[in-house]
Amino acid sequence: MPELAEVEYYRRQWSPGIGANVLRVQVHGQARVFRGMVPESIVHGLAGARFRESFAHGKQMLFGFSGGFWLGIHLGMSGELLCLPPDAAPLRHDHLVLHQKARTLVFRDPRMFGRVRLDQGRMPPGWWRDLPPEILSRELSAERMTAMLQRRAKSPLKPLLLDQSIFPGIGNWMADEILWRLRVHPSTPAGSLGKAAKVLLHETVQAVCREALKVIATTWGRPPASWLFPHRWKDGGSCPRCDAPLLREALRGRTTCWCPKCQRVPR
DNA sequence: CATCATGTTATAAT
DNA sequence: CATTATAACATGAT
Repeated sequence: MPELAEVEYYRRQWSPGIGANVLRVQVHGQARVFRGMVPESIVHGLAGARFRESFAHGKQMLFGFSGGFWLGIHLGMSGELLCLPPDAAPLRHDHLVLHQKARTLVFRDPRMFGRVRLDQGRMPPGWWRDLPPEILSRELSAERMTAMLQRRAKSPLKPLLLDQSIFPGIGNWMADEILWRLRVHPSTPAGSLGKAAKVLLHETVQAVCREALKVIATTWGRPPASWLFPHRWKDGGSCPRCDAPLLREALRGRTTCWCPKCQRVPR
């Protein structure tokens, strides 16, 4: 489910627990989400620790605890974070459960493509520091993005937008939304955009992120019918701009939706 | 029963 | 070596 804006929404779900201690930790130790970890080490590290702070960066989240513990969570395809009453009993897919006095913080993930990890240290762990510049940061400038596009000049734009090392947090629906706004066909080679079009891409990527955060991050609102978003999920939708029937087709293994009239085929 | 899913990664093939 | 295709992961919805 989660892309940048949804991840931010889920991060905030745990915020009521900031400042409070974790009394007890429950894990489904065999769950795939703990791959590469010893699940018991998470239990031992977080039991008794105080939940201090949280961050989101693209699709990654980091939760800071006393004792120098850093809990990293990626939601994969079906992960979610919930804040439940203190007496809540974990369900089948609740792989990590942090019990606090006044609430229960839950990481739930049926498909288990998500990932949980724990590091310890005074500063955030290396994998977190090594993440690429955030899309809405000054560091990801139009110049930098242009250089990235030029370096991958032959790549179609759609799969490029899904590259987390360039566009951290962009997922399948946001990529389609960006290209639709730009009126650019998803197969367009990145290098075929002119300089002005590259700058426009930079602006549109940022605008879609900003607006998605505004709509989704606090209330899980759904983008309005003027976006491609509500029309792209099933066959039979039509373009909210020109009413032409939308196309849906796999590109590099991911379903891609576009308007054949607004987004012209390259070449 | 078959197909598909807002993600990532390993491996094969080109 | 760089790029692309495919499968795999595990479960639920349609």
